[in-house]
Formats: sequence, C-alpha cells, structure tokens
Amino acid sequence: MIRKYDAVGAKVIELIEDLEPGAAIPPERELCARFEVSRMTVRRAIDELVREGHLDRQHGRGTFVSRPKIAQPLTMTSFSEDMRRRGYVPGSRTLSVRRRPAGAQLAWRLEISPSAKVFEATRLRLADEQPMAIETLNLPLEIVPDLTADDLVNASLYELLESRYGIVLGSGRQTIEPTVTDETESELLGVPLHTPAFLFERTSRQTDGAAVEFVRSVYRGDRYQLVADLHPSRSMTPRTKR
Amino acid sequence: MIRKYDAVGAKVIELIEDLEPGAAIPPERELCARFEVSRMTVRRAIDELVREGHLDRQHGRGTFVSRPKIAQPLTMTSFSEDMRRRGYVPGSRTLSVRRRPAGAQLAWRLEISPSAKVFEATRLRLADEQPMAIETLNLPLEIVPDLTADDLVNASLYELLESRYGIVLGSGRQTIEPTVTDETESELLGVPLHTPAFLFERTSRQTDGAAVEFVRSVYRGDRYQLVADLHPSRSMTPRTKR
DNA sequence: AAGTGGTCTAGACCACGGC
DNA sequence: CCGTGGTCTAGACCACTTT
Repeated sequence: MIRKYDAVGAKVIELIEDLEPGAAIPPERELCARFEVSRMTVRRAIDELVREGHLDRQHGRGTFVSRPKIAQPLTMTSFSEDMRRRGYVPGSRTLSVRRRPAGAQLAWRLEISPSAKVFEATRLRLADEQPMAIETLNLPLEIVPDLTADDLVNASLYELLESRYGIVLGSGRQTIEPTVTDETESELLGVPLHTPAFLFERTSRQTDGAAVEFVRSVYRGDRYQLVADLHPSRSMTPRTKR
Repeated sequence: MIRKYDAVGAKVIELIEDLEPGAAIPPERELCARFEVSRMTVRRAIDELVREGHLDRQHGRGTFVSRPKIAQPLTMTSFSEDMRRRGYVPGSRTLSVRRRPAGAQLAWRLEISPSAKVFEATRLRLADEQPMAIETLNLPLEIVPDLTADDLVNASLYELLESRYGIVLGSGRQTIEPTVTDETESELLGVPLHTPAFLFERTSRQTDGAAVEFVRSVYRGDRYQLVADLHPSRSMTPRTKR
C-alpha cells in the first residue's frame, strides 16, 4: 500500500532541499491543489516532517524550513547525519574488520546462535578530522554474507543494507550509560585516561522485528553532549482509589 | 480555547486508569458516540496517547493499555514519575534550601538580572530508599515568592506551581553529559570517588516562553541508564545536484 | 481584510485479525 | 464474515499574523 501522505511527504522533502533554512514552503492549500490531495493528507505529511525536525509551523504565518537544530538526538540517525546536524564534517577510519563466532553475549543481543558467525567492524569516528567516538558494529554474517571492509568506507551502511540486501530498518532500542575511557580508548580518542564518556549500545531491527545490528559506541564526553527538547507529558495523575 | 481532542484525551486517560495494562479500550467508533465527536477527533486524541506511551494500537485488533515501558526517558517528567515508571519507589531528602542572588551563570540560565533573587533547593533523590541522584533546583524568587522548604516535602513541585502560582510548564531543554562524581557527590550518593555519572541540566519554560526553573542533577551511572526506543527518521538523502 | 495554520465534521473505503 | 484500526475526502469554521 502506497500511502498518499508518504508520497506527499517525499515531494515536500524535495521542495525543502531546494530551499534555504528559514524559507517558507507553499501554503497547505496550495500543496493540496498541486498534489491533488485533501488538506488532511497534506497536514498529515507536514505533521511528520515537523516531528522529524525538517519544518517549523507558525500559526498564522506559514511553515518554514527548519534551521539546523542542535537537539533531536534520539531519533535513529547515522553518525554522519548526526554530525552534520551538529555542524561538523563527519569522517571515519576503520580500525579492524573481522568475521567471528558471535559468542554468548552478542548472540543474546542479536538473537542468533552463539556459534553463528558475525561481521564485526571497529571504526574511529571523526568530526572535523578530530576523533569523536569509537564504534563497534556487529551484524549476523548470514544476512550480510559478502560485506567487506571496503563497503564501509564510502557508502552509508544503512543505504547499503537497503540497496544490496533489501534490509530496511524499522525500529531500535538504545541504552546510554556514563563511563570513563580506558587506556585503549583514551589513546584512540586522544584524551586523558578516565575521561568521562558516553557508552551507547544499540540494537536495530528490521520491520519484521529481526535483529540486524548491534552497535557499541564510546563517545567523548568533552566534545559530545546530548540535547533534548522536552514537552510536557500528560500527567496520568495518581488519584485516590474510589 | 478548549480543544476537543484534549478533552477526549483526558476522558480516555480516565478510562485507562480503571483498566489493567493489556486491556482493550472501547473501539474508536464507540468513543465517537460516547463523547459525541467525530472519529478524526477521537483518533487525534488516541494518537497523542500512543505517542506518550499510554496506549498501543494493533491494526485489526484494537487499542490496548500499554504495559509499563522501560524506555521513554526524554519526555518532561518529574523524578518521581520517572522512578515509578522504572519500578522504584521514589523518595527525597532535602539537603539545603536558601534564597540568594542569582549571580552571573544562573542569571543567564533563567534570563533574569544577576542581582535578582532565586529560590535554591538541593535534594538527595532516592529510589527504593537508596540514593539515586542529587538535584539542585533554582527558581526566580519573583515568581515563587512564598515557596518554602516544607512545600517540597509532600507535593510535586510542578503541581504546586500550577495550583498555587498558576504556572504551567510548556517546554524545556535538557542537556546530558557524562561526568564523574566528586568527593561530596560520592559521599552523598554512597559510591566510590570518580564513579561515572550523568549530569543533567534542564531549563523549563512557561507556555509563554518565560524561564521558570533551572535544574542541575547528578545521577549515579551504576544505577541509572537511559533507554530510548528509536524510530527511523526520513533520510533526507543527499542527491547529486541537477 | 486577507491569508495562514489549527480544529472539526460526517462521511467513505481499505487493510488486517479473528471467528 | 464482521469488527477493528488506517487512510482519505471536501468541506466548514476558528485563531493568529500581517497588511
């Protein structure tokens, strides 16, 4: 099923790409006419783009292309996209690539047999040429049988998963803990031993729920900070039982 | 302006509170009839409750009360609500309360004059009786002139702000950094010196944009972890220019 | 006053799950 | 098959901003 609001959303994204941040997009009623859909459908499409941070609505004024936000950390984006949004030029240096049996821990994370092989790659991630994070990727070899180190150099892994293997990521869960760098990490990141850092662990899944990747990243705490825009949650006020 | 979908949402929340997690709520069309609104309005209300994590939709089956989620950390909730969602009994011990001039840093955070007075309270936050975090609250004294230490003991600060001062929080921005505990923090939290920890800094604003509070919290990294459910963001794929 | 986004209606038909 | 949520329409009126 092709949802019209997805199609409209994609067309609006095209419009946005030719506009400067802060520029207004055409009024909703004009988009209705242009795309031959109802206003509800246009609004639904724009709603999503607003939630994703591409557009800002202003009641009575119009809808505008967002200026790049500092915030918006916890949507499922790639390192590169995250860095670009923060105003850095992303880079990457592959430290090691190997194929190995998953082992107990990783098997649990990827929901495969401990003896099943995984593709493992460790990369130093750069922002403006400076080390920002160390990232270790793990994917079941079964789903990416011919993935090589070279594949990681140029293309986005996620685009590659989609184009070569037909794998589309649908959801993920990420945990974040504070930690300090150990000797190896300190050296690679160029920071003193025991510098505060973030430890991210993420499992990404296909739309059907199958685990695709487990990523463990250590981010320098002196250069990387999470920023979240908060909105009040409905309070679900506990009341005295009747 | 009273928005109907807010009213409907509140009524659905009432329904939910009398149901067990996993139970189905009435079908959308029945809610339309019961509340005398259109289906769009009911859906809009339910949409928000789903986003907030109270309900789960299942196409073709129904809409169900969510089982408590571990995740969903970065919505604007109070410490107590956050702890309850994580399955702990929240507690609090007030360490100090004072009124003092804001000073340069805090003045900048709260957007007031450096000489303006602020209400400052430092609390040890407990989960199941064990220390979890140290939290320092700052509010401009001008907007909470008669706030006392006792006020913090029983009621939720946010409920108090609303009921006594008519202040409703509308938005906020929180930054999160990794850090390690210093001597004082280690002692209060009962952890070794230089234990990894989260540093949260939050500025909350009224719906009109005026800053209401600046909160600085240090959370034990050995007991507290952030969990986020991720959803793919539209990729905004960079294309070759035409 | 004109133009924008925000809310709402009363329908329609489709897709999915279970009987 | 039926009942559920998912999408979509063609309008209406309201609230806000700008002229």
